[in-house]
Amino acid sequence: MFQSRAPLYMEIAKELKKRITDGVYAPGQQLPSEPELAAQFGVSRGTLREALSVLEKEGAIRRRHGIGSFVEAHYNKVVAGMERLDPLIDTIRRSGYEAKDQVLSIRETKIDAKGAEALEVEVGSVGYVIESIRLADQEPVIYCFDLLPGWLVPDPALLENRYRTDSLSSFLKDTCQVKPYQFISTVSAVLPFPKTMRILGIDKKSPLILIEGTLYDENGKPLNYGKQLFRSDKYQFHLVRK
Amino acid sequence: MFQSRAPLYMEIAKELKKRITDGVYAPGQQLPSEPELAAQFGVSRGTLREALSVLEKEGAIRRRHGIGSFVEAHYNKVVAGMERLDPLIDTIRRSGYEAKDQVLSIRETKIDAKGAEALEVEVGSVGYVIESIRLADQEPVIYCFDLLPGWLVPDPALLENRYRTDSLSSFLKDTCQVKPYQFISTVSAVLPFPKTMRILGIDKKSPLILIEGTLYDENGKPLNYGKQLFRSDKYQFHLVRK
DNA sequence: TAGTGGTCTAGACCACCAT
DNA sequence: TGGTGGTCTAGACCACTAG
Repeated sequence: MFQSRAPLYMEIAKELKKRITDGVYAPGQQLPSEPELAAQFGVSRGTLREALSVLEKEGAIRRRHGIGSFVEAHYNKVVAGMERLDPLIDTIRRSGYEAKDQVLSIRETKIDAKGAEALEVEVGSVGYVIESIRLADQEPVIYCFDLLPGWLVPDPALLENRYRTDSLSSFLKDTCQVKPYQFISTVSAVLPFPKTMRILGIDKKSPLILIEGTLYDENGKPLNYGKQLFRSDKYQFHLVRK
Repeated sequence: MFQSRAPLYMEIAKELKKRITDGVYAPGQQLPSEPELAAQFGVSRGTLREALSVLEKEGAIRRRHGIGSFVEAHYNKVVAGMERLDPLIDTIRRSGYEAKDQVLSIRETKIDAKGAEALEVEVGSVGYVIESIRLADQEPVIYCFDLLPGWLVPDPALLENRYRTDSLSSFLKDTCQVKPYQFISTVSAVLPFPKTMRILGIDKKSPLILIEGTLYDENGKPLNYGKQLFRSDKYQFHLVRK
């Protein structure tokens, strides 16, 4: 009957975040002191500090030694943090667009040298290629190329059946029983190939952001080699450098 | 006579990092348990955990509940993290190039609407523009445009005298007595203007990464509106998405 | 079940900053 | 000086994972 309770400090962080978004603590305003807040929530100062650390990490507050903790002046300015491994479709939605996935093709392939190095498998071994696009308000904004190693997919038929309805993320988690952990990638600017021009509906003078890299699980095992091309005129990345 | 000692947990983090880079703890290997390490360093488990948090935040280790802490398999793969607000010249050096700054021009200006909004000053008020490039092995790879609000610069003469030898970062800290804290920006891909083509020595078909945004101090006050154009063929950004 | 990391406490003292 | 956040302790119990 009882829900397994989240850690105390997370509950407190949640409540504090609520107060910030509700305007109880306004941008730039100083929060009550740590002992004060700890008393309010009836926890030790250590626990309260863990909650504040969560908010600080998320950029909601700024702590200043000897002075106090303050609500960040620019909290919420960033909608799609570049460093977050969120499903792309969610980042589009957060930007206020109607978002849709569309799978272009799913096919078996022999993995080439580049893919083999990234996925740490034999050249020529079996892999699966998924090409897809993401639409924002009916308009294509992202082109995705994903290469999965053969060992990861229990049954190729599942690709057709499941992938068209699920996201790659949930496909990996639910069907392949692996946990995506981090995507190590490089970022560059490129001009579109004719195929990409056609797919994204752009001309040859529209540069794209290319994010190319490998997705690893918690143990450092490669799960996916992916390329993502973003229309720079339609999809804005936000980045906070500290 | 005594050096002001760094916090204990930082010293411990430093030592543990050394062990990792020295190969005492190899990539993928499990670290000793927390109680074990705490005993080794003669500190409480809480303090030892703070040290591990530092390593985890830096991507050096990964902690796994109920199992142990492990050295990240891909630590050190990333040389120039996109989310870091380091002097650009340092990131070039870390990539193994000979790096150099070169100031193209410093001039007074009347701040236009876009700059005024970013810097939160009056349109038409006094500002200073600095144009510069960064060279990697003699070759220009980054073009920088920086706009400083007039109130920030105590004496315009200092700009000429100091800026040509210092970095923007140290100029702001030492001469302007402010502390840069975060750079909130957008990332996009663009084709070069004729002027940029000339400066960076590229043709009109070479797309560039544009990072454009505002630098804020700890209190959320705008210090600088900047544009940075990166040659995508010469300068690779690395990005870890989690 | 044994061992790991995760959470939490109650208290102490230090370092920083405004006044 | 007084109040703030930063560091540190010694101990307790919980939650997760392997064998």
